[in-house]
Amino acid sequence: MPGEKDRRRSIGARRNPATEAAVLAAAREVLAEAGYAGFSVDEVARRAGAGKPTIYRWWPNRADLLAEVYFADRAARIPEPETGRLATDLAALARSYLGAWRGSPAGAALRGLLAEAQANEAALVVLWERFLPRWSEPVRGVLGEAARRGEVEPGDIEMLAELFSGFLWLRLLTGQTDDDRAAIDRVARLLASARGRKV
Amino acid sequence: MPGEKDRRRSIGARRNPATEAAVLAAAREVLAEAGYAGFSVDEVARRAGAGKPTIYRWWPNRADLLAEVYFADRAARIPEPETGRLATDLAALARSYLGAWRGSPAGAALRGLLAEAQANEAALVVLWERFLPRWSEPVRGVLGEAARRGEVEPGDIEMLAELFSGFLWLRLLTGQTDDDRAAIDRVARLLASARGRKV
DNA sequence: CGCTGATCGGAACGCACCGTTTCGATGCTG
DNA sequence: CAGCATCGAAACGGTGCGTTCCGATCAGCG
Repeated sequence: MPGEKDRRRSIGARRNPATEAAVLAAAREVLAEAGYAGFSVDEVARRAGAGKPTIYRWWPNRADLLAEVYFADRAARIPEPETGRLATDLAALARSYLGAWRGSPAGAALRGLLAEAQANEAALVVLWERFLPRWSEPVRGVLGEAARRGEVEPGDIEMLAELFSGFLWLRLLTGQTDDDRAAIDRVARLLASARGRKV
Repeated sequence: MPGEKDRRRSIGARRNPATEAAVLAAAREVLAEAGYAGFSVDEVARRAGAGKPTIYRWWPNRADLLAEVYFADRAARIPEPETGRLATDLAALARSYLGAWRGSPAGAALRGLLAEAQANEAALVVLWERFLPRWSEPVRGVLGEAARRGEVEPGDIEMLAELFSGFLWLRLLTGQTDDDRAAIDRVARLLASARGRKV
């Protein structure tokens, strides 16, 4: 009876792209419906109609999978604002991040990735090597532009990026991803006016 | 043979303070030796010579236990610096927090508390109601003093506290609790010079 | 004085998940 | 055509969660 739903199987001695897509889609679904609390490899495998060994073959850590889900999400691709003023750029950037976290599984994925990194050494490595550099690109981009305009001391870029990232993460981790424009604008102005040179 | 180690038991219809102390001490030990990765209620119960139901009776969540361990730690009681200059106060405060996290189980406890809050609704409530207000007291104290001296706009206190906390937490969560004086000083000067008033 | 009732440690429960192993079937690749 | 990496399924041992039962303990109350 060939009317039955086709089961995905091996396509030979190479990775099956359909399986890869199904796993990522399933992971995304689980995060969207149940958040990180409902995220488990078993559940993802069930939904994807995939075997657990298949998942572990390609994503050795849960953190690996979470990081890939994060960036696979279109909403998580943050546009780099260019208004010519640091305060407004930072505010727009913050609203983009928080909005993406609110409206897509990316927020749950990052919450999970950070949680994972607190108990799992390998997850911390993923966070450092795979996630952080790519994630913070827009932040460093905006600050770099501001430095070229002279709005920011080049030596301040790194710590400003850390302060900005810390603010966003704190909001995410404490469940405050709402669009709090007053707070965001104030933080953006604070950072744009800050100077770290020794006096 | 009364030479055997006395087993703790019920002392009647009231909480046994010896049990409470033994559980907190055991939790502290586990965190110190194995970090949050090795932290489990079963293990704490084993070490404390206590029953799991006893632990769950008094600490309904793992988060409850972690929060209490955090504050029970002497090292986690951060002195409030008073040098009369915001930048130096913030720097001293940051070094106190990071030093406490580095040298005591408090850091592991907070990492666990934050991780827990990402998957557990009840833990998020503990974080908000039990942990955050008490934890951020020194931060708000230093900023409040600075406001009274006129170094800080009162309307900026809240967001400066969030930026400062976010920075510390980011460092903790990414495993950077080392005493990076250059970075800490620069962050302190950045925050002390920031102004959020609308222009 | 004796009863009530909350507490204690211990043991075991059902459930869920982790990460791994084994299996037979599949179909490129050389 | 034969070798071999891949696939899904099933099951494994181990661990932890949060709960339930048990018998023993003893302060507080009538």
